[in-house]
Amino acid sequence: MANNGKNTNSTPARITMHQIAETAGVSIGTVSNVINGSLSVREKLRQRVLGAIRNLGYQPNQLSRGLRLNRTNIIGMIVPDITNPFFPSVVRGVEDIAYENSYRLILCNTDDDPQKEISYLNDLWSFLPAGLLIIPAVGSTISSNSGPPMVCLDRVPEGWKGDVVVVANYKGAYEAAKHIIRMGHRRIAIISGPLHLTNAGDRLEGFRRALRDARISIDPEYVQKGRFDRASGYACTVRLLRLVPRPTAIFAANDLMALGALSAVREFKLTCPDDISIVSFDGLDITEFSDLALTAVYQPGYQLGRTAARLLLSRISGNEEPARKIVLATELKIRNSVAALRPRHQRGKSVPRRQNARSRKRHILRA
Amino acid sequence: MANNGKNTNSTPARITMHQIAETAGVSIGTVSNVINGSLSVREKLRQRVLGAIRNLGYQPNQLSRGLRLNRTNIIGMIVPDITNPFFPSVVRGVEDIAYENSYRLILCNTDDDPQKEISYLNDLWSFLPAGLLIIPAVGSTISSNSGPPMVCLDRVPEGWKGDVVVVANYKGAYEAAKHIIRMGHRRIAIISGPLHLTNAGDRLEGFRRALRDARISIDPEYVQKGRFDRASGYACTVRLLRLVPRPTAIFAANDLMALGALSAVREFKLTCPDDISIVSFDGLDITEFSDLALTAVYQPGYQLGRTAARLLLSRISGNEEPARKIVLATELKIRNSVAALRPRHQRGKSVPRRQNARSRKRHILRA
DNA sequence: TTGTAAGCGTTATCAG
DNA sequence: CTGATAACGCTTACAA
Repeated sequence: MANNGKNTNSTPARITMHQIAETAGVSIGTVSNVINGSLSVREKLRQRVLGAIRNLGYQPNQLSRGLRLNRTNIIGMIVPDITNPFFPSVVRGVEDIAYENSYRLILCNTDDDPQKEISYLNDLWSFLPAGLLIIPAVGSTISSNSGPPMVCLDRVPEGWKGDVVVVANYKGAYEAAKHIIRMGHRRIAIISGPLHLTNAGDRLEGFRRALRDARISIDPEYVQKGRFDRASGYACTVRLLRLVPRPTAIFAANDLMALGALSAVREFKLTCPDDISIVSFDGLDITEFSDLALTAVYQPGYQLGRTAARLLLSRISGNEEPARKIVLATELKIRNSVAALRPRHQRGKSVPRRQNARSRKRHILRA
Repeated sequence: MANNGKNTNSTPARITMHQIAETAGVSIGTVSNVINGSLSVREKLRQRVLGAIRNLGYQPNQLSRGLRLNRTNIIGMIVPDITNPFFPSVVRGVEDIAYENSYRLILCNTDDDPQKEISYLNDLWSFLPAGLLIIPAVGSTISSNSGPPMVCLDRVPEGWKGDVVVVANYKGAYEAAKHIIRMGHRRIAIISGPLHLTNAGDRLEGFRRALRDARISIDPEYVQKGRFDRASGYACTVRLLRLVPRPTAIFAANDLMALGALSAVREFKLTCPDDISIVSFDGLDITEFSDLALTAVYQPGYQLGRTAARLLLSRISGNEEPARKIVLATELKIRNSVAALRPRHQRGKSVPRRQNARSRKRHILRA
């Protein structure tokens, strides 16, 4: 009765161990032993079983297997939004490692909604996953409780005690700011991410530190808080460009916000880097192919995924070490969104310069 | 023995229906009936059961459920490479629909390798998925056999008889070419995708047709075959730029190749759109924020995912109509990578013009 | 309306 | 070394 609609879709009788056992003329237990190598089996029988498996194209049912073992070969992965261009490479890194070790990935998007995160977490549990990989949502409240091993990536939820893999946000931002300073800028603004996110916080701190080390003070208005998306990058930049004096350089805490900043700059009829320099964080390869290639702190997303997946797998296979925090190095990639600035009193001194084709043209024009 | 390493990770005794039954003082069958509404249950008992479920935080085990029903709430999704920036929005569209209907997504990357595709297909089967959503690999040999419902997206494998959701590749390319022609170009080249891919083939055909309709002949050398990635876009463009006469406009069959084309153009010390116009296909939002926003045929990736997921769900719930082919409309988004071209004999006539800030500057300079 | 029990496909224990 | 069998957690037919 409740069955009527279902016959339609039921897979047409998959091959089971029983059929393998039957065609190989052995018992079902023996088949299992052959497959899992749990007990040794006489070579002759082994071959018969293997043959039957090949002939019938048998694939063990992962559900019954998982049910029995109380654990599947599924890795649950939770990301804020696969549509954010930084995450796909992370996911890909995870998937590659998972695949090599014959784990499969269930992917969930939380939209940075802690509610949705919890809900996903719960129903991932009901698949008895081997482990969980989580890029926490903005206000995430997860904790490592009991349950399958979990590793957090990219961001660290408040109060999180478990394993973590992140990039060197503080140091990366520090280098970025130092580069801007070295290029002669003094009026330097930052568009940070949401500060409840550890990575956003660390980037802001690294930035501040570099300015402090160079004895440059920061006008509080030069610190704008964005949300890691284009719209907020745009809005923050509009506010910055209206300031007097206007900053000569902006550090955007991710590429999406830098792209938004670029739109604002264009809308103000200014050009980057001639009128305003921009350095961003992420270094998505897509930002290097536009006419104006962004100078950026590159973070190795794919490696981030691989590393986290490896750590998780080691936990899955019983690694009981205390929780680790792995920090991946970033790299400042100098392209052409930063121009050298020569303050009046320094004219004539040699200062490193970087220009793109266009700014060169304009200088010729002025000459 | 084989157990020693496993206790480590076993989830600490999840709550089961038995415990719910026990604490609610009913039988296990009744609990099931409450949860699934399969049989009506006296209100008082119902409340007791619901209470117990809430209190203990019970989540039904999806494995045993799936095992029993011979079908899970998993949707398997196979994509060539989540790292290709067109796919994340498709995946996201799928995931949103799946989530709303309480299905979960297992994601697999084939790297356009038909081998890997088959292997994934097989082991997705062993999870008894409710359905499969597939963006076929380049040489895909899949067929709709028996098994759970399958829907193909974006590309149609050769000989595929099942459901399909694609965008209007032919028409989109036709419009793109028409736009280029309308802007006065006659020497128009195309960088196509791999032609075993239906979408690549259709785009090429649409392009050819537009030129034929305008009585413009195509130098065979103006037709370059890329692989939908940046590197091939770059290589094809290098070949095109060396041609004499050089094309004045290029239609790139996707954004990634257009980005590669842009690099090549820059390397030849040419500028787009002044020296060469470019139109591409995809319209990823990331291409509109660079200084040079790409004029492109926008394809609705997110909608593609949603539509395919909806179709799949309808199949899952028993829709037995003959296989459908759904074609989603594209939209030409005119930005500023195409300049109007005035052939000598037309100087003085009015021709629609589009320029970006830079080309305007250069004209001032010349004046 | 409710309880009981069979069975989904595995793995693992225990006899033989 | 091999075969029979219990158990994993759930749904559902059937009996009460």
